[in-house]
Amino acid sequence: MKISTKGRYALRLMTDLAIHKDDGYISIKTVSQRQNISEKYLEQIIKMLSKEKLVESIRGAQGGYKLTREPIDYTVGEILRVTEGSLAPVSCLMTDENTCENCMDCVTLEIWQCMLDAVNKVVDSITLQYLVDKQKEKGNCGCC
Amino acid sequence: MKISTKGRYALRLMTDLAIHKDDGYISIKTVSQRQNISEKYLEQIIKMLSKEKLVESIRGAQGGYKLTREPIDYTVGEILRVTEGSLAPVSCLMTDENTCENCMDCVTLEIWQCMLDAVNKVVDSITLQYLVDKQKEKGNCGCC
DNA sequence: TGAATTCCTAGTAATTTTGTAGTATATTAT
DNA sequence: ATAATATACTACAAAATTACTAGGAATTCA
Repeated sequence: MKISTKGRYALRLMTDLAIHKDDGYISIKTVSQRQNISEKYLEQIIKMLSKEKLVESIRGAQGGYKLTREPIDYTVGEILRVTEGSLAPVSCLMTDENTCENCMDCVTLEIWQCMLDAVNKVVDSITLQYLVDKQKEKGNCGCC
Repeated sequence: MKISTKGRYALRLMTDLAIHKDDGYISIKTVSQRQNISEKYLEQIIKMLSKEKLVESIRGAQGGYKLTREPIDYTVGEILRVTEGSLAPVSCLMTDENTCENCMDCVTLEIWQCMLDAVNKVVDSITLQYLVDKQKEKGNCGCC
């Protein structure tokens, strides 16, 4: 039942971009150094965010990434879902999977659905702006 | 963010024992056949449940396992936590892990804590008896 | 005594996670 | 033009975890 590094790094990456949102386009190298996360791995993560238009990019020298919206307009939920895939505890609840036909009538599916709803409710209620604000008071340990 | 087969099988195993709770001690072989789950794997799963006194066992011929309490007195939460380990989305929230000292002051830890609380709330509100009742109407597809 | 069963430890195959490596393409500054 | 700096993309690889499998010792009942 774990959130992987992809989701956790994505949150740090987006928070970093949000905090420095007035610095223009920011390179992966810069974020990598500030956050102490592998450059190449970050590249893969931001590619997902870019594909879903959560960030925009410019190539070449002086290029980089920046947010497409204001930090208040992102939720932690959407960032996690883009990078982690669905937060569903079983694959039968993932829209793109081929669910078995009996599933819909299955006892436990109900539980997993409630669980998914509860998790989504939590992460969809927290904005990126909130992370930015808290980050400034509290910091981030880098391990969770 | 997935529940593993261990947790899912444990739920089916416990539900099976609950449904047949008046049949005396039930062997793993029997459950294995009824649920179509590997005998040896089930053995490992029930060992965890046994160690935590969720079931009791008798060895030898005619031996087997049975519940130690009434189905209404188990929650899905405790069954999952015994077999899956903590349902925490990051290891920093697991009591037995050595959390980094900065963690407690970390922005995201707050999110993971809310997520854990929400998940626990869901699974702790569902009893094994509920699964038994629903099972009788609905069935179980075996894949989730 | 023998069959059935739990108990225990170890090993192994498959899958997923967590990266690395290399190259092509685009942009800017000199 | 060219060199330096970036993203974009694909493929591969190491590490960790999950999902079993194998075998045998200990126990109990008939």
